[in-house]
Amino acid sequence: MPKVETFNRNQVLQKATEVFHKKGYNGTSMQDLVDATSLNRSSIYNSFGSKLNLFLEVLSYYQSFHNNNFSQGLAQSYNATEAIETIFELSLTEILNDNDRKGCMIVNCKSEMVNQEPSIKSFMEKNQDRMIAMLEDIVYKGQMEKIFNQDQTANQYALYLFSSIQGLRMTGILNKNEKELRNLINTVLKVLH
Amino acid sequence: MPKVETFNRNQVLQKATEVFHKKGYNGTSMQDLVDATSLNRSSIYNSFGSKLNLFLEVLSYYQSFHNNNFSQGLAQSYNATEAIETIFELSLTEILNDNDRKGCMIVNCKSEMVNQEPSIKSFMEKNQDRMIAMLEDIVYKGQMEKIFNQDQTANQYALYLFSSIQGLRMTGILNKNEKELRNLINTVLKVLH
DNA sequence: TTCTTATTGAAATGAACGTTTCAAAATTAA
DNA sequence: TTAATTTTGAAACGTTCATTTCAATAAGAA
Repeated sequence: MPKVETFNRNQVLQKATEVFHKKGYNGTSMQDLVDATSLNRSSIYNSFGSKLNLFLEVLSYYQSFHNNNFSQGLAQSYNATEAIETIFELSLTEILNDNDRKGCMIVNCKSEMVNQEPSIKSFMEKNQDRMIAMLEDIVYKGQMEKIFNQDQTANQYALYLFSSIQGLRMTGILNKNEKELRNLINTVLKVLH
Repeated sequence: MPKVETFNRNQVLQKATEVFHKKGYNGTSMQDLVDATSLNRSSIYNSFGSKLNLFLEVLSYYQSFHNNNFSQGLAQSYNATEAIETIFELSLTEILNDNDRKGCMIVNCKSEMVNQEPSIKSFMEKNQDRMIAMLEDIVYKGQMEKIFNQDQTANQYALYLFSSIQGLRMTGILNKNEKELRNLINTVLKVLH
């Protein structure tokens, strides 16, 4: 019967992601989003409800983009060491390509909104659970393969790695020296062996 | 001759710090600051010039508060191990006392504003230099005392520790389990020995 | 064609934004 | 007391904010 949604939703999310990533949630205005998406103001509200709701979709979009990268990288890893290195390598690549010094949108959003917006807090809790589960899985396999030591449980190492990734993303905002960053990553991973 | 500034500047900065810390720069309105400081709107502009300028003073105030804590803690340390532990212990204490899940204001501001505001970028560069110099100094002493290994230079370890602290502060926003965090810190420091 | 629904454009909403203005009140040194 | 200067209160500045409204247009299904 009806006319159907004509614009490409993913394309719009992509554009909105760029703006939110660059300016943060509070720094982004509805006008910024209208300009970036070339979508009508009313269409944005029709399709996404509100600025916050659009932002939540953007977060999920950004998250699933990273998850896909992880999955793809992990599928190509031969063992736990390579798997962990893949994770850090992806972060490093993003840092080195991020000429605007935007950092990781999820880390940024965590620091901006967790204490202000319950829906964001809940998103971040799930994101942490997911990340730690993934890391724990890799570490556990590495410990079974006797590649990683058992000084700590896989879960404890997972939290350590999760924290280290966040630190790396924060450090990478100002420091883009590849050699220094690679050395930093090596130091982080040394404790596992 | 004239009437003299009557309000306590540090007290005003303290109040302004609380608001900015809780809501971030973009999330804080001038009205919020008027309410928090009980200072007149015009007095704020008379005394601080602009919102951004007040924020820069707040950042310095917050930074020097932490520097004092560091200096005080370091003065009581007997060796490099204790010195480093003191630094991380201070972060841990802040995390556990931060019931609002605000995180570290400097980390938050770095993620919110470095790519938007040159004066903030410059502040953060100096902050990083200062932190790394302090950490490098401690590590170097530890290496001289043969307490820390020499697998990496003091400067390399300093960047690693700086990154780890930022990661810890980000992790501490959602995770307040003291046992887990202490374990995380131990894992971070293990590589030094 | 007709019905149904989506998109568009443009304007308007009222509230909040950071900042300015200015006269009145307060305070202190001369 | 007088002169100089800061603080205060309150209002106003023009702009931008997120959101709503609504009539006009477009398009696929019946």
